[in-house]
Amino acid sequence: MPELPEVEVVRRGLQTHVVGRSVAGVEVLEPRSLRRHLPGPTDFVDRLGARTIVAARRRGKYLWLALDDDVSGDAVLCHLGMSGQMLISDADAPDPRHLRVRVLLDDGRELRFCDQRIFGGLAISEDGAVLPPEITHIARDPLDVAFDPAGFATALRRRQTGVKRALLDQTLISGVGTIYADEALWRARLHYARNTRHLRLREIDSLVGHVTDVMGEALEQGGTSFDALYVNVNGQSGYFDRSLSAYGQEGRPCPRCGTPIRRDAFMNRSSFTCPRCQPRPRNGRW
DNA sequence: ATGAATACCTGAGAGC
DNA sequence: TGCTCTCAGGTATTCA
Repeated sequence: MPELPEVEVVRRGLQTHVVGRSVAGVEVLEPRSLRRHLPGPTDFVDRLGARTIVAARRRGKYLWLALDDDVSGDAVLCHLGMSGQMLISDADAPDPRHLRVRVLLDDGRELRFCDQRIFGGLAISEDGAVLPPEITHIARDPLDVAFDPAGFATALRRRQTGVKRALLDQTLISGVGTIYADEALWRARLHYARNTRHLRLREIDSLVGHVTDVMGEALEQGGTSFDALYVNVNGQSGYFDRSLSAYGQEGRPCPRCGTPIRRDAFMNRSSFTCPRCQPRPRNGRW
């Protein structure tokens, strides 16, 4: 599941291998991967043809390729969803199983968007080179130099909701998914149901620090594992085999205290906590 | 304002 | 073996 570190690994790969290249052709194999491009696949192909890719940028889990601005500062906006990959391949390499969109480049290679579950997708973002208007509601992420921890703390305490719910709300802080939310909450010894309104400032500081740390560590690990022609990580390689303390560890001992990690139903999914290190709040206030 | 439910998807794995 | 069911999860949208 690509969260911020995985998307950043992809962005860096695109920066190295795709920026500076021009588009020599586009083939859409699965129109559903373009469903967020409302004018449709034909328009997508037309608008992308012959453009030059000038930058690879990211905010949270979104990334975009800025296009040359002779005409306008458009961009190809991309979300990997649950299973998306961006692969760089020689044109004669066999098509991978879940290839959805092929972009031929002027160096004879191809940028291939692959996505098993089709939760992700591509779209042309008009005037989106600097920041696509489609994602202005997405907050800055903790790896953004302009991320404002004090502003986040203020916004968090204005909410009245569970702290994990808030961490997953991309309008408050972006890039955090369920894996890193559980890991950061475990490190900060906070239960996911703690009320944001009543968090202490030092608890928020600690949480933000751990969110930043855990994603930074994952990025370092992910960054070591991709080779020149494989721009992605996508869970299987790189970070995913690193040791997780809480996420997915139901029944295994907490690395800190040995108490078995517990799994609760949460937002139609799961939440993993150490019942001893992360005690459940007794009431709505605490 | 908040959150709950739902739609969007495939395929691995479980259970029968 | 083959069927059906559950689960996994991010985001947008709609409804309460």
